[in-house]
Amino acid sequence: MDNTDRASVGLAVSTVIFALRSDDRFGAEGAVPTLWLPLVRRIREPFEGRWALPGGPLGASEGLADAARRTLGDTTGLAPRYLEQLYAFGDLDRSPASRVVSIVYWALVGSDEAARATVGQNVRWFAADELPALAFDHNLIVEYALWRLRNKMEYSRIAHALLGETFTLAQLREVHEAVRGKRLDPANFRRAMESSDSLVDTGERLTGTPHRPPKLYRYDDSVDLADNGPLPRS
Amino acid sequence: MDNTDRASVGLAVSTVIFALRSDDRFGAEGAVPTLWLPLVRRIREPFEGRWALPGGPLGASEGLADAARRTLGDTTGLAPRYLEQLYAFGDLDRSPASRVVSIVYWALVGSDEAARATVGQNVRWFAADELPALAFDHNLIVEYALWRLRNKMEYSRIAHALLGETFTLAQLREVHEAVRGKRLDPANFRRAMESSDSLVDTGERLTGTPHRPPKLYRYDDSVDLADNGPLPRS
DNA sequence: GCAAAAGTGTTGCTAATACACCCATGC
DNA sequence: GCATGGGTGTATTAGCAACACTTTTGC
Repeated sequence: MDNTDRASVGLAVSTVIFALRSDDRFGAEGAVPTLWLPLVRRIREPFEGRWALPGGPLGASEGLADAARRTLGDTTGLAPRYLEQLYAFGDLDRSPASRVVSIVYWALVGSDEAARATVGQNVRWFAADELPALAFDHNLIVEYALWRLRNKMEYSRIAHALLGETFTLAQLREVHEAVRGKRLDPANFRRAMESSDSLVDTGERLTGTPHRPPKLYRYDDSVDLADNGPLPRS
Repeated sequence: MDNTDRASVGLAVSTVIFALRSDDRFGAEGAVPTLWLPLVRRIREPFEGRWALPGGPLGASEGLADAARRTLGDTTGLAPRYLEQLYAFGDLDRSPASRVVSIVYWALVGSDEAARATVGQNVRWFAADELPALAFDHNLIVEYALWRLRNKMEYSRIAHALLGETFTLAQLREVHEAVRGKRLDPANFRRAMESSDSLVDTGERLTGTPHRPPKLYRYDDSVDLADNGPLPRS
């Protein structure tokens, strides 16, 4: 437990970012949106060539959430709409040869932002339920992030972060259905959202649909705040 | 972000441990149990003389939860009944002069164990709602741990960890009342616990009371498991 | 018997669900 | 008009809180 010992533990920050994409894997007619996430191909050992979560070592003069945002921007070009700490992973055997503790964040990006993201040889989007074998313990990490997202979706109001600035109730419902994996009654969903007081009617409507034009809503971010307890917002 | 930069971030593990104690601050007749926690006096700068959470630097060859358990034993002599990661704190200004990231755990100890704990010049128990100004950001950390404990008490079954091996329903209810801060209906509390299937009737009863002897229960730890998602148990 | 807490039964309220039905638009 | 999803109303039900009531012990 002397200084030499202490300095030999590396500290990194990684992020699991989710976005919603209209899944066209099964051809045209479905077009049900599902959860996707961007991964980065490792260009050095260990696990060279494998896909991994975006991240990197923590800089000495940046906060933890700042490091998550920075590495996310560096590798994928994404700026998340929602960001929250997930867990610190520090098992002895999670990285061969070296000891690394990873503080992992999870994030949501809007559909507009996700479309803008960098995609290249070393960055690719994967369906969250069809991941290959990832580097380190990153499969477990994604699994845990998915569990937290699904949990939080039920009692919190974060679904809007996967959409654009304004959205219809049907779009918001689609997000819930995609994440929670089951159909929801439109009528009851509407009432649940209205009673939460977190939606603001923009006064506008989405036109061009082959049916009655739905209202467009905006999220009221002055309401919740008190969702992560006494912790200051990142 | 070179190696020099990276090595200058220290990594420590601390723990917030809660125990229930019969509060005799207000004289005899109340004897309502309340939450207490042990703190350690700092014997060097920074914050020399102030009270702080038990903890220490992470050893290169121990897991995070192991480090929490070890430092807890080293300083207070306590072995927790329940242990869970709370949060990683890494703000730039949380420690003057040096940069330290603390991975904080929170824990529960049984009433029997708490009575056995080391108490001395540099270790003392404090009522959770009457803390002095602590070292670093430890006041915030305790506040957050309290929030998590109160939250988890409502949907999880961890209350038994604050008691002994066997307990009566009244004792279990007292734990809930102490943590959640309000009286609970004995009849409804009984049904809620019975329907959770986590209690096992030991067949024995607590005798020596000035009234009908209550049944003694034991906790069935084969049930829950699936409370922290896909994470392996620490 | 009496006090006190253990333990049981019953009622009423609230909130989530299921589903019937009307509304407004594009074609 | 007709099809389609937007949006409203309402009956049913499950779970929970409140509280009356019976049981079993020590004194």
